[in-house]
This record gives sequence, C-alpha cells and structure tokens, in this order.
Amino acid sequence: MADLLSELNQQQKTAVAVPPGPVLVLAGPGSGKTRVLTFRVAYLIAAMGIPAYQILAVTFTNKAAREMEGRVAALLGGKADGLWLGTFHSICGRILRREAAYLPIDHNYVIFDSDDQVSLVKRVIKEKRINNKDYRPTQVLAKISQAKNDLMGPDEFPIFSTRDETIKVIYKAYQEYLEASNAMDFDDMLLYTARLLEQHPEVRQKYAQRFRHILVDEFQDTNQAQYTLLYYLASQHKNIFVVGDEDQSIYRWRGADYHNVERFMKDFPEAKKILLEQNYRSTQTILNAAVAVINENTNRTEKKLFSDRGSGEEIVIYEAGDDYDEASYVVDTISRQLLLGQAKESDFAIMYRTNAQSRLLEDAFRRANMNYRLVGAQRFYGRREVRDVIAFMRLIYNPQDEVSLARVINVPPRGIGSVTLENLQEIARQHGLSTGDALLLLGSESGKEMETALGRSATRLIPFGRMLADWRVQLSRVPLTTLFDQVMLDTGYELYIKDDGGEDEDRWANVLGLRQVLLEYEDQGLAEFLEAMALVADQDTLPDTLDAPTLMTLHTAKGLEFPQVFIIGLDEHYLPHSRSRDDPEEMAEERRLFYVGLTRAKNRLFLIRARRRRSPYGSYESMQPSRFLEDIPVDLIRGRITRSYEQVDAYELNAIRWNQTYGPPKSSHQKSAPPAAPMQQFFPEMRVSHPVYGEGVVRKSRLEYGDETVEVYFEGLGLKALVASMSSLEVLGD
DNA sequence: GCATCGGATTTTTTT
DNA sequence: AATCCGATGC
Repeated sequence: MADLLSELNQQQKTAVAVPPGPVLVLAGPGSGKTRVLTFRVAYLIAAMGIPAYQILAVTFTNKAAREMEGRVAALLGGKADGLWLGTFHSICGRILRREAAYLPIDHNYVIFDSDDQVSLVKRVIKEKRINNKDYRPTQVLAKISQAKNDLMGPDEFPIFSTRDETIKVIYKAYQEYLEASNAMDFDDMLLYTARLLEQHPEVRQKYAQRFRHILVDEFQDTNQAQYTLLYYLASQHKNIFVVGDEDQSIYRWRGADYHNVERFMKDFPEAKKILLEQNYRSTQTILNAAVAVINENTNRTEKKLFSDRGSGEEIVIYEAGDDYDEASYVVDTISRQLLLGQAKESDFAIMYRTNAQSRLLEDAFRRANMNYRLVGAQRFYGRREVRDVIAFMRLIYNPQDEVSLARVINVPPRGIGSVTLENLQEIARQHGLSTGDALLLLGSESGKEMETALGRSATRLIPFGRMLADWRVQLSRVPLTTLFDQVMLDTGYELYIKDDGGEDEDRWANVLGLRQVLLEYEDQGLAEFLEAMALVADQDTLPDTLDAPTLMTLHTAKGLEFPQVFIIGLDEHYLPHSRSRDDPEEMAEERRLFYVGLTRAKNRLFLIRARRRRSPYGSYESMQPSRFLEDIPVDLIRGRITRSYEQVDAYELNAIRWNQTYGPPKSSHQKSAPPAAPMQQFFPEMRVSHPVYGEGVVRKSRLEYGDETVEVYFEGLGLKALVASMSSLEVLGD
C-alpha cells in the first residue's frame, strides 16, 4: 500500500492512514476531499484488512456516491464487494426495508416525493376544511419538514401561534395518511432510521456492531436526524471518519446545521482533527478572492488555503446593461474562445442563484446555435406522463398508496370524477380499508355488498378494480416490461397521451424512455425501480457525454470543478437573495454559496451583474451590485462596478430624496447609537395586538429608513404590513 | 362529470 | 408570464 499513499501530500496521507477512532477532516475547497475519502476506504480494505461489508460510506448526493464508487473500484480492482456506499436516503432505505417489522408500515412501502407530499397536504387541507389561502401546502410542508429534521413527530410539534396549532393538525393527519398509504416521505426515511436505532437497542447493536468503520462526506450539511443516526451507528466502534467544510455549508434551509461539527467534537472528545489546506484546483488569484469573500463571515475556523498553481489570470467583472445583455455576454465570451481554439465546450460552467435565471441563457445559447447542458430544472421525472406511469407502477406494487390511486384512478378519463372517488374513499373508511384495497375488493367476487352501497358509482369503479387486480397477479408472473406494456394497453394510455394537446409529440417518447429504465430493473425488481425513481434526482440522469457548457445553480455546483466559471446575477436581491436580507445567518449562508461558486473555478472566473433586470413579474427594475463584489480586492479584478442614482430603484430613491429634503430619519431619543441595530421591537412569532385588526402574530419585521416595518398575520384577515410608529401595535405577553 | 373561463398567486436552493 | 384554483355552464 505504500504506492497508494505516495500519490498524496502530507496532510492527505495523515488523514488516509490515521489510526482507527473518530476523525474530523476539515477540508478546504479543492483540497482533495473525495480523494482522501476514497483512499481511506481503499486503505481500510487493502492495508488494514477490514472486510468491505464492515464499512459504511455516506454521501449526500447520488452523484457523489457514484463517483466514490467508481474511484474505490478503480483503486481496488473490484475488491469492494459488500461495501455499503450510498446517500443517506438510500442507506436508510436499505436499513428500513430490512427492519420494517419495527415500523408503522410494512416492507413494501413507497417513497413520496415532494409532489406527492403536496398532493397529500392539499387533500388534508381540503378534508379539514382549512382555509387554503392562508395555509399553502409548500409552506406547511416546510414546517413539517423542519420538525422532522429535528426529530419531532406531530405530537412534539412546537406551538408558538394559532397558526402552528393548525399546522400541527395538518401534520398529524398528513402523517396518518402516509402510514395508511404504506408510504414515507424523504424526511421520514431519516427520522424513522434515527428512531429505530434510538428505541431498539437490539437493532442498534446489530448495525453498530456490523459497521466497524463509518465515513461521511459533506459532514457540515448533516441535520439533526442525520447526526443522530450516525451517532448511533458509530456507538459501538467509534470509528467515524467525517469530512467537511463549514464554509461550504449551504443547506441550512434543509435543516443542515454546521454546528454538528462542534457537536461531533463534544461527543467524541478524543477525535483527531486534520486540516486539508492545499488547494489543487484554483489559481492563487481565484483562491485569494474566495478567501477575501469568506473571511467576512464570523464564527468560523480560519483555514490557511494556499495553491501552488501560480497567480493566473485576473478575475473578470462585467457589468451588463440588462439581463439580456448578461446572457449574450456569456455566450459571446464562450463562443469567441471556442472560435479561437482557446478552450473546449465542456470547460465552461455558468452558475446562478435560482433556476429561473437559466431561461435567458438558454435562449442566448439557442440563438447562437450552441449546445448546452442544463442541470436540474426541466425535470424528466416531473413530467406529467412520467409521473402518471410511475403512479400506475406504484399502485400495483402497493395498492394502499392513496396519492397514486387518486392520481391515476381517472387517467385516462374513465368516468370516475371527484364525487365517485370520494364515495369510494368513504366506503373504504367505513370498512376500515385503504381506498385501493376497497377498489380491489369491489372488483372481486366478494365485493357485492360494497357494490350495492356504492350504487351508480360502482359501475365505473369495478372495471378499474378488476384491472388493478389483474396487474397485481401479473406482477409476480411476467417481466416488468411486459406488465408495463399491459398497463399501457389496458388503459389506452398511448392514445390518450398522443391525443392530448398535440404539440408535444415527445410525450410518448418519454413514456418509452421510462420503459427503457424499467428494463434495466427487470432483474432487480419493482421495489428497487420505484426506490430509484424516488431517490434519483434529475441531475443524475443527464448525459455527461455531451461536450457543452454546463448551466446549473450554485447549489448543484458544489463538489464540481471547471476550468472556466461564470457566475451571473451578482446583484442584490439575487445573490444575496432577497429572502435572506433580514436574517444574518441566512446572509452568511448566501456568502458561503458565493464562496462555493468562486472555488469551482480552476483557471478563469467571470463575475457578471446587470444594471437592470426584468423582474419575474412585469417590467424592468434597477439593480444594485451585490455586496459580495465589494469584498473582492481590486487588484485581483479586471473591470469595474458602478453605483449611480439611475440604478437606485424607485422605492429606495424616494427614501433618498426624503432624506435629502428632511434630513435622515433619526429619532430624537437616540443620539449617537451605533448605526446598526437601533430599536427593533418586533420579532417573528411574537404575539401582538392592533386596535383595529385585533390579535395577530408577527411574521417578519425589519428596520427600514429609520422605522420598523412589521408583517403581521391576523387570523381571518391574512397578512398585513404595518409601520410600527404609525400603527400602535402592542406586544402581548405569553 | 367535464370543459372552459377568469382571477389570483408565485419556489431559492434538493434528497 | 405561467400556472393553479374555483366557479360556471353544458
């Protein structure tokens, strides 16, 4: 194994060959983190003689898992059989299927993705007759997800307002439906596994015993549930090797908590800490800019990143007239280099904060007749026809799946409308059955009683029930694709999808594409197919064979590198995104996001902003350059940014005029208080009372032009934005 | 039960 | 600008 280590630098060697025990590797960007992980796995197996099946390696994304798998296989030449390597969710799925006996659901559960979650929450909201204007499914789900990430079930759901009480009710019903559907959502996979290990010592013992070595990638992005489950898995041998970088923590909104790094050191005080500081990716110029940006964040362990790649070229800053110009600049710059033969297509990546920003870029590429690869966004698995077909398969696999049943029971239309479905659901409830089981029963010999009870609705339902029953019989007898063809034939889906709309001839092609994927799972089975459908994101499905520039969000860019990187939309409200304006923690995360983007670049970096942009709604808006641009030392930059009155948007301009005329808004009491943090009185979740609107709960509050703007939610009235000094709001004690 | 229309509303990031 | 929802009419 000497030659294995000889390819590594000193710090990397130390990490790879570290003696067993807890280890924390803090790895700067481009410092060979994945390399260390894969070499460590290889080292354990080849040098220390650990059997592969006693090793668990966890990543966040499928992409990372696949990459590790490939590299380990290359290092060991296929001696890694039995190694558990996968994403958190796939590992949990594996454990949960084996240990289904301990769960509220059985082993052929299905996984609900975010669309399924939304459908289910909608149904709950409707059934509970809750005002759907005030309770948006995505918002409710965000709260539920947050709770689950913190290992809280419906009963532990924290209540701070009447709104929370309602959400708790929805959460509870939602969870009941999931169980009745023999289903779990993404968060449940983590939650169930963590609970399983916590509450059943015999199960915990089994896995903790088995996994002599645990390795974790992107540790800074773990949430509470993930941390807990790792903690229990490592409880026996304590050989847990985690790799992370606080500065690249960008999933706070998903419950990630980089404090888990500190928690790790507390829980495993004997842990060795290793820093990887040499960057092999970027030029010193790029690295310096990135360091300057990230140094503005407080509360972090400072790393001394260095590169031996030389200073390289200056960073180019381009200020476009508008967003249209921004896109053209990117495409022009790329095509010029291509024309001159200075670069190849796949050298380039273009990154942005939100998916919506890809639109103009795509147009520009198309106009220039150039290929591009778009990661994420237009989702194959999100297409209606694809989801329909998956829903059929899911229903066959697990007839209790309420969401899939509701989705396809009338697709293609077979005369089963909402009333008929509701009747069926009601009958099912009376019999203590799931809707799907009721439907199956209805289609069978013994369904007579139910048939009479349903009356006219039954005539429509019975044929579908029989069909479903038949498919289920087929499931165990014929190959998956044969079953698939049968479903398409029985339902007349081809005709239905081809007829529909007309313009999109690709739709049937998508269905056939899915059939092709199914073919690959012929040997493994439907369960594996469905799990892959749920857990494999779209970005994993893109062909990386196409030689073309890549378009992606900053989030998906993490872990990747490109010779040339464009980051567009470097304007306030875009990056940093406007939604993080009021929360310093979120602002710090925006900065980390930018840092992640900067450090993707190997040789050249282009930072682009636009003086004005078409707002997502309606007309043009003037932009201010991103505050992050100011943090890049000027000597690293070519090009400059400007700020002028013309660019100030109307709202802000009024405030400026006001100040020029009447002097800055300053309350007479506060003399020379520091300019920041003057006197915010209202904070989210506070209960307040208003003379006219009554009692409400503060959603948001911010200081603006010397006053405080408070957004308050009043039951029955909705959200109101109030100016604190004008509205005599009063804070209510608890 | 289904199609159509008009009005309202909007996701930041993803397993 | 595009999508979703609810109401309306057939």
